[in-house]
Amino acid sequence: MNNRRLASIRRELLEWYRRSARPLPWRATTDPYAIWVSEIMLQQTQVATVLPYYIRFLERFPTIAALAAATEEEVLSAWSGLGYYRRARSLLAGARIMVRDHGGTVPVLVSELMSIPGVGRTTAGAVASIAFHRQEPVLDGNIRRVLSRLTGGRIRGDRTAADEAACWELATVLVEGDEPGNLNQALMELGAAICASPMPACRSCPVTRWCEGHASGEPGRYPPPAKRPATLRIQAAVAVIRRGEQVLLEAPGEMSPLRGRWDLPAVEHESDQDGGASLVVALRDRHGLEARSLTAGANVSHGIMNRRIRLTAYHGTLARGRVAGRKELCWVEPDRLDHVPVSGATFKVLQAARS
DNA sequence: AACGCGGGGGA
DNA sequence: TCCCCAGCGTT
Repeated sequence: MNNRRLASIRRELLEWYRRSARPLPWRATTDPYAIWVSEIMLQQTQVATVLPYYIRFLERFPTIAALAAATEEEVLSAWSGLGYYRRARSLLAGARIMVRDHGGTVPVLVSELMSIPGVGRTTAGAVASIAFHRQEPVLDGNIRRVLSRLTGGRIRGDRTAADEAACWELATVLVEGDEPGNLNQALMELGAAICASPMPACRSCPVTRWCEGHASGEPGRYPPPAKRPATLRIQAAVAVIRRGEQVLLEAPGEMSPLRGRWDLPAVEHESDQDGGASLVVALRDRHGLEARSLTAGANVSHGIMNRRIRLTAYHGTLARGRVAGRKELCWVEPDRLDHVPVSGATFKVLQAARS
């Protein structure tokens, strides 16, 4: 790509970004900590979803020191509902490393940033350019698509090693100039809002004049769709065991189809098996608990990655067995769920059971 | 209910 | 390079 074209693309992107950028809280801040948190939250997750979590998270953990001093339980419950929970654990571990090794600050260099858990090349480039105004490239799914279309498929965006190298190279050249942070944000925003997949809104795009994909008449052809594993269908039974206002939660082990920090006790079963009976056996084997008169209630469907879990709730009480003093079991009031990190599946079943 | 999406990390 | 992650939003 020649220099004149590159300069034009940079200029138009920056102008478009200034004109149309949404007033988002992480754009109004210069705090590298807040920018780091926002970039981790924005991994795999859209802006509208992140917004309330970001505000709440920074109120609860306003500084690196405050986050580093928190417990995993506190951080996970602040993350509850956002998904991909490894990110929350990485954030906590990262804050502690920053306190220990970086004087309680966010490191400036990409190489240092990449040694922080949960920060790869993409997030490191975003933090370095946005928080520290360094000329560092970013390559995420949005930018990959934009570059593939800009080059009319010369960059294929197919994620092969050679093509990824070409992507990074173009992203590196594009970010040259006085506003690397804004340029990277403009590229990401363009990919999310305009140069969308599969049908780009070329009429609203600031760089159609320099876009070979647009010139070809079929910008939607790039990049090729990623191949995904087939969806697995799983049938499971979940126990809603009550004691007064409280319900029983377990820390799910290998045998549970759910993988939250805390979840309703659950068991996967074949579709021709009785879910309630499977549940009784599982409660006995796992915890030595005897459930009484389980009756089937609401059905809930929950997707995790390529798995589709159909959950049937079974309501009952406990006939025998101790919960007090057991690390893997607890009683919780459903109204207090904002202090307990549970999976989306458990949250949905309890919502359904309420009505 | 099916489909589209996609960063980091470990094997 | 492949596979996994306490998934999510849109269609």
